[in-house]
Formats: sequence, structure tokens, C-alpha cells
Amino acid sequence: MKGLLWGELKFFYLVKMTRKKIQIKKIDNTAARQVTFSKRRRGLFKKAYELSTLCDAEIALMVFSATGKLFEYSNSSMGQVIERRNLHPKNINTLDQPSLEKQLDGGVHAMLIKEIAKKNRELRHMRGEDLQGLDLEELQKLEKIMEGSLRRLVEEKGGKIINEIDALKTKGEQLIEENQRLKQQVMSLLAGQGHLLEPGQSSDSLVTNISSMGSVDPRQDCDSSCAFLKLGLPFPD
Amino acid sequence: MKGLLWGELKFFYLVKMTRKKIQIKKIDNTAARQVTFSKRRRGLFKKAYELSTLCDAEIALMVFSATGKLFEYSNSSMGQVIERRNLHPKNINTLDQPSLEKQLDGGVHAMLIKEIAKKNRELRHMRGEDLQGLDLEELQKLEKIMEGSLRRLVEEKGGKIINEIDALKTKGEQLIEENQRLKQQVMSLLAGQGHLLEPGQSSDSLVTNISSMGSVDPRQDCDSSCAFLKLGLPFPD
DNA sequence: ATCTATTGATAAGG
DNA sequence: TCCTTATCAATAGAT
Repeated sequence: MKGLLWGELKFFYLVKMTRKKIQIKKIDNTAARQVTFSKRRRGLFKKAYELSTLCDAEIALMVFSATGKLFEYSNSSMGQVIERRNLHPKNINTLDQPSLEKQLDGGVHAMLIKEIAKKNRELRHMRGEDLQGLDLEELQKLEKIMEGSLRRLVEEKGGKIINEIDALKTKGEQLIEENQRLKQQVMSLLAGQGHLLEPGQSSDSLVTNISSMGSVDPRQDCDSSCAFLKLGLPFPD
Repeated sequence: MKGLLWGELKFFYLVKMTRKKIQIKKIDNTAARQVTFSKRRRGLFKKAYELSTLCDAEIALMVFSATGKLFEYSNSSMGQVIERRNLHPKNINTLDQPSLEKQLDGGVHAMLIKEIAKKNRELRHMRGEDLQGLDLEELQKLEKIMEGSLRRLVEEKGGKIINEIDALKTKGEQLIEENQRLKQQVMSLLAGQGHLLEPGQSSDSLVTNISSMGSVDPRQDCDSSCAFLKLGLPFPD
């Protein structure tokens, strides 16, 4: 809505703007919560950046959204700040106490196992298993994701195929060139040594003998490479 | 200085207000920097608290002042958030926390973390991400799997849809029956009380009055439910 | 620390 | 997600 129109409406209809201060409590409406999360997260990161810059402070900020997505900021390095914190007199004691460590370890252990279970569930769903527990909406969402995945996969495969074909074509051309060179070499040798030919020995077998003395891979003779080239078949690798 | 006096001064003497936006650069004056650090640090922590509360986010914030003082905030536990970050797919390969209990109980943790990393790889592949590392054969295999998944998913969804439709149909039939029963009840009542009808009062309005005394939801009168039944429209739930 | 004009952040709505 | 605008909050500079 354009500013002018908006102004008119406001003037004539006294539109009630419900822009007001909010209570700092968990926002019930999911969509509104997501929007607010996005906006305030940006604001928070900006403030963190400004503080670190203005006041030469070292800052690490980690934010997990309600849906588990991770956002982080650090003006130096996250690991460095965490390490610095662990070495800080304020926290160094908590690391050395076995009891606390065990408590923490138990928590971490449980978290790791929970994480694995969660990922297993996701994987089963992605494989089309255990779908009974999902409702129509969740199935729909999953379908969208999988369609996207399949689309990307097919694209990737297409690219790979094109690349392989290109590589094979290039290789084929190189072999054709080499083949030509060798043929000329053979011809000139034949021209120079034609008088040594004995009756009963074909030129073909002579070509084979000569070419196997050159730089070509001796495991592959001229005849077979000619066949690949002429038929446009893929080359054995 | 009181507001009024201040206003007068400003008006008459054009007091030079040097309140203006600042550049986000390191503040040179040490004292001013300290003051700003104090003010903005509070602001930042408040913002972090508000975000975590409003949006149900898990936050860890560490700030080292230029003089090495540590300030930290977390709505849950600092260690917990750091661990959660370490096992996040984004950072799971950058394990920079050898100082903690991992050294003591390295075996199990390492295994669990490896497992999670493996599953994350699988999941990314299933989502069509990080496919560059796979060769043609692997892509082909993955495509087969995903096609199967999608097929099963669509089947499952189809079944769910059929079920929902059946349920709605059944509900509709039940409502039709109830509707019929009520109509007959109304007719018999009308027949028995026909002599009570006064001139000017239509039977329709009487029907409405009677039916709203029965077991039907009083928020919905007979006319509107008839409309739903006759038009074969979905029922409001 | 306290004050206040100004700048900045953001809620509601599209 | 981005845009807009009214309102609310943070804070720079002064005391």
C-alpha cells in the first residue's frame, strides 16, 4: 500500500494501529514467533558486532532456534573464545571437579544418544519407513523435501554424465591424433624399408610390430584401438 | 536540569547538541570506550535474554572486555550450549575441545560423534546436498532409494487421504440420519400442536425454535445444517 | 550515576 | 523474505 493512500485511510478511517510494547514472554503464535526470531536475531548479532568493534571486545554468540537451527557469531574464532573461557579463572575450577564432570558427561552422553535417535528417525522417514506416525501435513512437507532432493540429485547426475561424456570425447580425440601420427610414422618407415619385405609377411603384422616399439601402451595394439575409434565406442580405462 | 529550563535554553541560545550517530569504529578515548562498553554490554545481554524468552531459543553469549574481564550469559547452561554446538553438523568436524572429559572417556564419545557425523552425511545426501563427492554409481543407487521412498510416501499419503474422506463421509451420513430424525420429530410435534399455530407465524420459524431445543448444537440452526447436507459441502468442524 | 534528544530496533500489517 | 510506518527502546553526549 502506497504511503499516500495509507495516509488517506488513516486520516479518514482512523485506522487503529496496534503497534505497542510487548511482554517478554514466549510468543504463542508460531508464525509470529518465527518472524520475531528472525528480526531480533539480526538485531542481536548487529549489536554484538557493534560492541566488539567499538570497544575492542572479544565476543562469541551462539543461538539455537526453537527448531534446532544454529546461528553463531564471533569477531575472532568461536573455538578460541570458548577455549579462553575454559581457561578463565571463573570456570577453570568447574572443569577439574570429577563429580561435576561426570554430571556433565552424563548429560552430554544422553544428548549424543538422543541426537542419534533423532537422526535415525529422520533417516527412516526419508527412506519411506515408519510413516504411519505422521499426519497428512507432515507427509506433505516431507514429500516436498524429497521432491527437491530428487530434483537436485537428478541434476547432479546429469552434470556428472555430461562431464564423463566430455572427458571420453576428449580422450578419443587425443587417441585419434596419436593414431594419425603413428600411421604416418608407419608409412614413412614402410617407404624407407620397402625392399626388405619378404614374400608372405603382410604389412599389417609389420605395423603391429613397429608400433609396439613406440610410446603407445603395449597392452593395446593398433587394431583394437582402431575399432574403438571407428565405432565411437567408449574406451576401456 | 529540568526539562522546561532545558527547552528554554535550547530555544533561546541554540545550544549546540552534539548528540549524533556514531561511526562503528574502535572508540579512541579510553574512558568513553569503557562507558560505552558498560552501556552496550547491558543492552546486548538484555537483548539476548529477550530473544531467548520470546522465541524459545537457546543462547550462549561470552564477552571479554578489552581488559580481559569475562561476562557471560546463557539461558540454559553454557557448557550444554557449547556441547550442542560441537555436535552440530556445521561444526562436528571441527572438534576443538580436547580439554574436557572427552580425553578421559574418549572412546565412547568419539564413537557416538562419528556415528552422528555419518548420519548427518547420509541425511544431507538424502536431502540432495553435498552430492559432488558421489560418483555416478552412488548417485544412481541413491536415486533408486529415493524413488522408492517417495513412492511409499505417496502411497501412505493416499491411504491417509482416503481414510479422512471416509471418516468425513461417515460423519455426514450420521448427520443426515440425525437430521431426518429431527425432521420427523418436528413433523409429529407440528401435527400434534397444529391447532396452536397463530396466524402470521410460519411453520419454518417454529421448526427453528423447536430444533434448537433438541440435542443439536444450538450455535447452528436447522436451516444452515440443511444447506450443508443438500449441497454436499464439507461440514464445519 | 542521571538525564534527554536523537538514533536505532522492531511489532503489526501487507 | 522484504517493505512500510508508528511506536518503543537504546544510547551518545552532557552533567
